[in-house]
Formats: sequence, structure tokens, C-alpha cells
Amino acid sequence: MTESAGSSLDAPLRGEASVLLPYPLGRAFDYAIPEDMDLVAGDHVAVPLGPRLVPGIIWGPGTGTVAASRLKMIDRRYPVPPMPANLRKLIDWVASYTLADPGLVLKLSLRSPETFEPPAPVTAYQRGPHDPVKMTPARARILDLVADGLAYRAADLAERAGVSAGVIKALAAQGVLAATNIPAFPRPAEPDWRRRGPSLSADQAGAAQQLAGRILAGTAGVTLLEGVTGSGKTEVYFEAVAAALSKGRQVLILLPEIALTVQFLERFAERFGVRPVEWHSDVGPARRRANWRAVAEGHAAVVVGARSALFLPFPNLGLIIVDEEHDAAFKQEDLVIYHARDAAVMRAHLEKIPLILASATPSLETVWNVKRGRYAHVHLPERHGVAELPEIRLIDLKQQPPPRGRFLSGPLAEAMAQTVEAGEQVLLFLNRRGYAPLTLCRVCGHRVKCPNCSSWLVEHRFQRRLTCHHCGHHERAPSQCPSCQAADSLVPCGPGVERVLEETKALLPDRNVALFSSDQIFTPQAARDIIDDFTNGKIDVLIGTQVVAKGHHFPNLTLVGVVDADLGLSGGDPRAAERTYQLLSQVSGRAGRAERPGRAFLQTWLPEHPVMQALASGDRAQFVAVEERQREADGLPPFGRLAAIIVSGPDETDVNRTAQALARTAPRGERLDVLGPAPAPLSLLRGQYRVRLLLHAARDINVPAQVRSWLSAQEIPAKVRVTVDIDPYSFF
DNA sequence: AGCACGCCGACT
DNA sequence: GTCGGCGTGCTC
Repeated sequence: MTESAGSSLDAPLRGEASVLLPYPLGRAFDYAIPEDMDLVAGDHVAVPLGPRLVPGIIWGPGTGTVAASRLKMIDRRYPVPPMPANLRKLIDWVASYTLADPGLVLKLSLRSPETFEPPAPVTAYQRGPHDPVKMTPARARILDLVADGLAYRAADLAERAGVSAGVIKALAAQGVLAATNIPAFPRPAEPDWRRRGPSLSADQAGAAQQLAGRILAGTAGVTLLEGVTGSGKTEVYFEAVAAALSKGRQVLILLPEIALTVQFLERFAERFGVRPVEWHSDVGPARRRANWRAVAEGHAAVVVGARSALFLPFPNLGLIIVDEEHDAAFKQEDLVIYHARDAAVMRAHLEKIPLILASATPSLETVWNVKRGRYAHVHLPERHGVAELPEIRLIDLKQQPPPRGRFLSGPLAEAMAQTVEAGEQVLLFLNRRGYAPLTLCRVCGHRVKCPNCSSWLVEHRFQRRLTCHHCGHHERAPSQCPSCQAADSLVPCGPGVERVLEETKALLPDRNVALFSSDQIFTPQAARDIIDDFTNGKIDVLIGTQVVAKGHHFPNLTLVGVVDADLGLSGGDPRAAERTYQLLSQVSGRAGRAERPGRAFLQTWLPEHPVMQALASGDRAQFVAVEERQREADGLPPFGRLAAIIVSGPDETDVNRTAQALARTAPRGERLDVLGPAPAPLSLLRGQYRVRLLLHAARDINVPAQVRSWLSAQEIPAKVRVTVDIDPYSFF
């Protein structure tokens, strides 16, 4: 692997340096450089901040904003490679584009401050100079293990030899074993790009060749790899990974956190012989530090990670892949509100390297970039192997409503019975936790609401309580109406997964029915157990929320039922239709992926809706065309730009007054308008009042710049917070 | 984000 | 008379 020039060629800094700290301080701070300290931009340092010592990154020469006499001295420099210039530029770009504090963006890159310290070595034992005084079978087995001259950790030796730690202690005391230090985490193994992977179909091979060709030619730019579920996109882009590896470059594969499955890692290992380096929230702190160093030193050839992996200090990045690029999980909704796909496009641009966006249902933004020729397009038309797309059937709930108080229509219930009768499996999908989303008093009409939020409390029957899904508030399920005190007057309204479970058990009393929902499953192991039981056929019908829609393969699953396909189509979210299409095609794609053909039943009140029509016909192009026309007419993304400004605080009057003041000073014009203030969809959340302004602009308007100058001209009271969401995805 | 300083209630 | 609640404000 080649060492990159990076910033190490930058001239050493003298006198004063500007240091970016991973805290919301608004800007980088100036510090004095000790005479004997050699520093370049990107170096990792410790500096005093108030009473404590904090980590930071040299961002450049001093800015002179603070008098030299008031500057504190940089305490020390860490012996790690400087942060590459391209990563520093990316951090600046994200901060500027999202109006986030640059220090908080830096924090995305420094997940734990102690990351810079070299990993602590661990004690290990190798063969020592002496022979044992007395030979025993246990000792002989240990000597066998260390005969190769390598050092092993005591626990490993003891376990592999089947002896107790005491044996090792005794041998070490006699000098038969010698203690030494080894790195706690060895360098990651090199993926073998020459290794033969699974054989590719003609379509796959053609697509793989196109992608690999661009990488070998060193062509920068974005390519959309589009292919329906099961068309083998992963194996295709693995060939692009192989091409980048053959040139000695590092590769980053970004996945939505939930798609980072063992299955994916094993497919990678099948192609490249080793597992990739992982970067996501489940990686423990020690392993995390080791992985960070492996990346920074250029020893991690391929990193697979969730969105924060984009901020790793690759010195030699040659290719980025964003898989499931349409997935809303790439949009971070707190602290730094950024879209990892868009930031990935920017990093690839800064690095002058290719980027591949992969999806079965690419976002309209990406489709539009392909249409105007900014992105290249590689299409995989066929499903690989024998699997076929399921037959999708719309069930019009106006024509065939379920019986009163139930939620599975006649045709779906019938299909479920048939399917399990044939020894096949059913997946029911409903993106609503709990038993019922609303509890209503049949006498006075009272609806049980959350005291902290403007939302209804959701009944969770198994826990016998009512819970707020926004702030976590919960109370015992009352036996009488809290408002009129009538007894036995409270009725559950609408379906949650628990209620569908109850209905399914009544429908198929002698079958195994299970629930997969985040409030039933608390550990990754419990989740794996249910997935295994379903894969092995121990469960006939699985009922789940969002989680089951992603990344799993159930060969004997032949029926998918979507209990409420209309969820998400209402509300002021411009991407609601697109998301519903993505979700439904994804969940439908779970059916019949192996030898048996699958069916998907979508229950809907709006069968004539273009989303439903496009789903039923399987004609994605038709859906995209309809949706594009609508967005263009409304000037919505990708044809226009949006920014949400959320004003929140504990005092309703303060919040409203601030929002109204902002509305008065808002920029307005022919190509730019500000709507609101309107109560945010959840106008009371966790005890905070929330009001939203929405800036709507033409495509060519620099929205971050407009918002920045608008907000900076406004005094914001201390107890009021103003949050900016450029290109909003969530309208909660 | 931390961590100080700062001004009002129940205790040795 | 003190210990301590967390509101406001600063950190080069």
C-alpha cells in the first residue's frame, strides 16, 4: 500500500496555530506553538481549554483574532498520522453546508478522544530459553503450541491446550515460556482481490466490467448501479472493489447501519478471503481504536461502515460505495444534520476518486442527476438466478374491508391460510409498534394523550401500559376514563403489531406466530434467534415493524402482507410517496427470492394512488415519471430546495415570538420564499414547544448562505433554540 | 460539550 | 451559619 503525500508535505507551522476542538465552540481557537514542536496542518494535539486538557486538530496557521499574550500553549502532539487535508476540507464543507458547528462535525471524526493514543499492547508468551524441569502432558501440549516461535496470549494458550492458567504461570516462572508484548489487535488481513468469487451472470459480468473499467482508468465521478432486489448488485460492486485494491487503494463501503449484517460480511469474505474492517456503533472501544489506527496508517484496505465511517482518516482512498443509497438512515437527524450520501459525493469529489451509488429504488435526486448527465448509470435488469419478483396485488379496503375490529381483509387472511397449509411462510408488515395507536373513551370521546408531547399514547398490551413513542413517557393502562371516570369505556382504535399478532393467532390457532418488534427484542442475539427460527421454518408467520424489511433472505417465504400500505402517504412530507414506494418494494422483495414464486398483498384505501398503481404494475419507471412531474410542478426536490428552521423552547410565548420575528425578517423573492411559522408536526415534544419555518427556494439559490445571513441578523433569546435542517427528510 | 461561577432553600 | 440546587456564560 502506498503512503499518501496528504498534508505531510505542508510547511511546518511556527508561532501560532488555529486548532479545531471537538466541541460546539463556533470556530477554531488559536494557540501558541512551543519553540521545539514541529507541527503541520492536520496534526493531532492536546491543548488546554479552561481547566482541562482536550484533544484537537491543527486546522491551519493562527488567525490572529486573539492577542498573542492571551494565547495558551499547545501541550503536546500525538504520534499519529496527520488528518488528511481532504478530510479537513470535508469537515469544513459539512459544517458550512449544514450550518452545523465545525467542532461538532470534527467530533464525528473523533469518536473517542483517546483514539490517538497508541493501543495498549497485551502480554503474550513465547518459547523461552529453558527446558521444563519435569515434563507433563499438559506442559507438552503448551510446548507444542509455541513450537512455531510465535507469541500467544496466556488465555489463548490455556484454552487451546485445555490446561489451566496455572500451567502457563509455572512454565513462565521456570523460563520455559518468555513473556513479551504483542499488539492487542494485529493489522487487518489484506483482502485477496485475485481470488475467484462466485460466478456472475452475463448481465452482472457486463456491469462489473463497466464499473471496474472506470476504476482502472482512474475516472473520477459518480455512477449509479441500479438493479432490483436479488439482481446481485453486491457481487457486481465487489468487482469494482477488487479493481481499486489492485491499484493499491483503500475502499470505503457505506451501508445503512441495519444492513451491516453477518450475511454481508460473509459474502465479502467469500469474495476476498477475509472480513473487511468494520466501523459502526456495535464495535467496542478497543477494537474501534485499533480499526481507526489501521485506517489512518493505510493498513485497512476495505472498511465497511455506517454513515460515520465517512469521516475516517483514509490517507489513500480510491473508491467509495454507498449501498442502499436511497435509505433515509443516511440522513443524520441530530447534532450535525447531514446526509451521508451527499457528504460521500463531496468526499469523492475532494479526493478526485470514483463513487458508486447502489440501489434497487434510487432516490429521485439520484435519478435526476443521471438524467441530466451528471452521474453515469449502470443498470442490472434481471434478477440473478431463478428467483422472480413477486406478484403484487392491491386489496381495496373500501371494497373488501376487514370485519369490524379486525385488520386483515378476507383475501389476505385466505392467502395466509393457503400459504401455511402449503408448508410455506408468511411475513406481515406493519410499521406501528404496540397494540393500538389510540385509546378512546366511548362515552365522552376523550383521547389519551402524552403530557409532554402533542401525541397520543400507544397501548402496549403485553406490558399493560400506555406509552408515548416520542418521549418514552408511560403510565399504567387505566381501567376507567381519566376524563369522565366511566368504567370499561376505553376502546383501542387502530392496529399495532401486537393487535395483528392477536388476530393472526385467532386465525391460525395451531401455527407458530411470532412478533419482531423493537419493544419485544432487546438484544442482537434475540433478534438473530427470531431470524434463525424464521429461516429454519420454526415460525410460520412473522409479524414485524420496519426492521424485517431489510437485508434478510427467507427462502421459504412466499407471502408478504402489508397491513396498512397507506401509512406515510399522508402528512406534509414531500418524499412520503417515494419512501412508501421504496419500503413496499423492499418488503415485497422479501417474498419468493429462492425457488418458489412469491406474492405480496398490499391493503390500501387508495388503490388509485399513483404509488399503489406503480407498485401493482411493477413499473417503477411509471412511478418515477408521475412523481417527478408532481415535484417539478411544486418546485420540490430535486427541482427546488428546502430548508427547515425549527424554533423550540420550554416557553410557548418565547418560541412563538422568536418564530414570528424570524418570519418578518425572512428573505423573500420570486425564487425564494419562507412558509410559516406553523406548529411543527409534533408541536410539543419532550416538554419543548416547537414551531417550524420552511424555506423553499429555486434550485440555483445558495440556501445555506441565505439561511446563515438571515439567522445571524436575528437576536435569539437564551432559552430558545433554533435548529436548521438543510434538505430536510423528516418532517416530524 | 464541560466546567466554572452565582444566587436562593434544608441541614450538621 | 454552611452544603448544594442547576441557570447562565465562557473556553484561545
